[in-house]
Amino acid sequence: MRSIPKQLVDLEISFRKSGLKITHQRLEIYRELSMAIDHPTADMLYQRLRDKLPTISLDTVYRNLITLESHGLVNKVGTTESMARFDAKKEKHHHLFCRKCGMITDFELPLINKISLPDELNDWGKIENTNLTVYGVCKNCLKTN
Amino acid sequence: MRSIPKQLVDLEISFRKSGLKITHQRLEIYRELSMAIDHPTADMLYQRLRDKLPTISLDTVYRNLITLESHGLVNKVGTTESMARFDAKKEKHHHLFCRKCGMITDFELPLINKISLPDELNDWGKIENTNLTVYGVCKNCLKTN
DNA sequence: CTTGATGCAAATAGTTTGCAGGCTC
DNA sequence: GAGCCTGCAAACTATTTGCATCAAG
Repeated sequence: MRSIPKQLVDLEISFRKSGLKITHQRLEIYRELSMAIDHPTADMLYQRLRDKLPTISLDTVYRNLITLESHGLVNKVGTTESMARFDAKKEKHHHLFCRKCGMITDFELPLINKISLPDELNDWGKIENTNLTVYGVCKNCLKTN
Repeated sequence: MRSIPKQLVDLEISFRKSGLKITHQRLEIYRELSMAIDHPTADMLYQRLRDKLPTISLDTVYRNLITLESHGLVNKVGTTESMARFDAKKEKHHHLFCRKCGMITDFELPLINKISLPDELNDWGKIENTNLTVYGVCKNCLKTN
């Protein structure tokens, strides 16, 4: 268990600032997530919460994750996309991802292999590939917005 | 259009080596993907292929993408996961992703901000965040396999 | 001819939504 | 008391699968 982060203490304040009501479910969802170290899925959180909140529903978990994410209190790990996307390139490359239009642009960064990864990674297992994803808003979306 | 990569020429050989039959659909799916620069989804590829192959079905596209991916001829961009995963950490961090068990482990890498990104990225738009994802197989999966 | 590949349709799985009642402020 | 929030059930959407047929080796 990761120690409870400071922001959990201030959570009610954050919720209020964002105009979010402080419901039992919402607090517990956040508490459970902030103590987890394994990047749970919505369903995993749901299962864990049923002890404390036997009547909570899976869609409440989903709705709260979306709400909390839009207020910057929670992160979605991995891709922002719901659909899988592919490429046929064999060369190593990295991605620029526009969070508005979803456009993915490639770029090369040979230097990435020169970065020395933390020692702890050597203990983790076999490393096969390293990908840098840069998130932001592309020029076109900056213009039209 | 990206120029046709050399491996397309050798594709039939690669297919044979992998024990894959060389079907009209499979070749066209790969050809279409290798010439695309926009990381299409399965459905986007399907739409594009209907000109040449009016009878092709969406599930054939899906099946071939999976097959080609498992033979290392195609990459899935973004996450390997079908399910969204979350965390409540506010600090920037990076991920170790085990392609066998799906476990995600965090690590810190403050140096990442010191990396000078290619100049072309300055023209791309507004950069907000940078995430390094390291793919591989975790120690536990190496053992049990 | 043998086996894997295809196309169709139906099934899944994760996620989202409509609605009526409940709880926070 | 007003409006956001919840739980239930049903809808959606991307993806996968069963099955009979077809084509590559």
